Amino acid sequence: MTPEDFALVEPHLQPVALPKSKILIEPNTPIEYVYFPESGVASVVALNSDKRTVEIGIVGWEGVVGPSVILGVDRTPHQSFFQMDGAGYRIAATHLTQALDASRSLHSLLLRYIHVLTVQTAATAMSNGDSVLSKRLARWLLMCHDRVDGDELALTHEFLSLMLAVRRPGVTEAIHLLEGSGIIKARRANITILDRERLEETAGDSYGVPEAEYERLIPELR
Amino acid sequence: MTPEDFALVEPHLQPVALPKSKILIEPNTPIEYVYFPESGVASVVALNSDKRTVEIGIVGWEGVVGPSVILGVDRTPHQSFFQMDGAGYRIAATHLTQALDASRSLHSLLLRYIHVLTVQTAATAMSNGDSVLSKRLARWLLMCHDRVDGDELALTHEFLSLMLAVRRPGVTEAIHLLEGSGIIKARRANITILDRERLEETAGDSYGVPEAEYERLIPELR
DNA sequence: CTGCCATCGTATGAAACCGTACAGAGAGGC
DNA sequence: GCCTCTCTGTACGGTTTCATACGATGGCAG
Repeated sequence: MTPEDFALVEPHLQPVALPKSKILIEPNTPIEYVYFPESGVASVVALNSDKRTVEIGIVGWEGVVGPSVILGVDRTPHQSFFQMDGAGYRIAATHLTQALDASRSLHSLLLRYIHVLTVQTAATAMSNGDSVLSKRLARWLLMCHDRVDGDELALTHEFLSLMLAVRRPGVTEAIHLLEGSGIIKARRANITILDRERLEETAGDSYGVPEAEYERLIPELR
Repeated sequence: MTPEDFALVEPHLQPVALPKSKILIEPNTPIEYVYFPESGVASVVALNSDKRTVEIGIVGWEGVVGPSVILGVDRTPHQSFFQMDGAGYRIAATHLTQALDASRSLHSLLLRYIHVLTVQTAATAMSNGDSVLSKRLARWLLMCHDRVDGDELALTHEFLSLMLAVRRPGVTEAIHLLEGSGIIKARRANITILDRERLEETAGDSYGVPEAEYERLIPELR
């Protein structure tokens, strides 16, 4: 991001704490603020009428929560919430819209990020079509690992089952599979990545395409 | 679309035939033309390294093939091809980009369509997570029905199995299920929708969310 | 009419996942 | 130390899909 573009938004940025399970975007409700996480991880989910959630995207320091605003849309059917403690900045949707109108380069940068998000969602669709759970789990752990410091992820099986839209014991089994190969170490409410390379092998090509698009298109978000 | 915006792109529109299985966008290749179908249906698919395809979007007269250009991105990892004969217009990516730079309202309209596409892809991800094939098939048939004239769809089981990323006999079984309830009539390489209402019931809430977003955000594309 | 090829129907055993239930193991409060 | 709550491990039968194979059928070409 150029210094000029940053100067455009900087006065409107408000630092915010982003604790676990804080809801950032409510579905079908006008979006007040757009969030730029500095740390932690957010999830974007679609909700069934049965209140069952399916994760469709994951966002960390590299991205933006509330991207619909960048597209000029005031609300979205999806929900966004924080799943791992962090902090960051927020900006009022109206201020961001003004900044986008003022700077073509800023708009362009954020639109390229939208493209990356689209590719990520498509990869999620592909991954969900593939029924092997351990593969989907591997992909999810990798995406999470990309967005945190260190190799430890504070996650329960219950939470993973919600994200992957499978039953909880299924997650337990899949974790044992990865743990049995020495790829991860599982402790109570905690998973440690031991061998990232083999985790990527396990995920196969369900992981990597969106990440490559990000590298190609986003020089440095800030 | 306002007459002024239409005047901006009109000189650059070229009519094109869009026969079945014509590839419109090659993956990871600079996009030369963006397509506006008038009839027929296009599919956007992601490709595995195994060459297996998973459909992530479907586009007809209501939309645009090659939306990445609208986001200022020159290529995409996805492939787009025509799956049912039709016709439409194309415009060189460079000309469209110029028109977008010239008209904020045109850009805004197309960005809102991008949002709808994103929601559609998310719905695909959700639908794929749900394992019941007949439900996924119902959703797919509905989306196709929305984009063609009449109630007949020229489709083979083989093709559907590629789109839904399942095996071909699975499609046969799912079709029999719907046919047994009198919802559709299946003939060789042809499916006729008999009872759209019950088809929507079968699809459940995997169908409808993107369609509602379209209604809400796109007054009339042309 | 006959042959051919795309398309569809069906079978079979294996694998993955589902919903549910319940017992065992950490971790913190008191 | 002990209680309680959350989290994890395991079990069960049932359902759905998987991969693969092969036979039947429809429709067009010659």
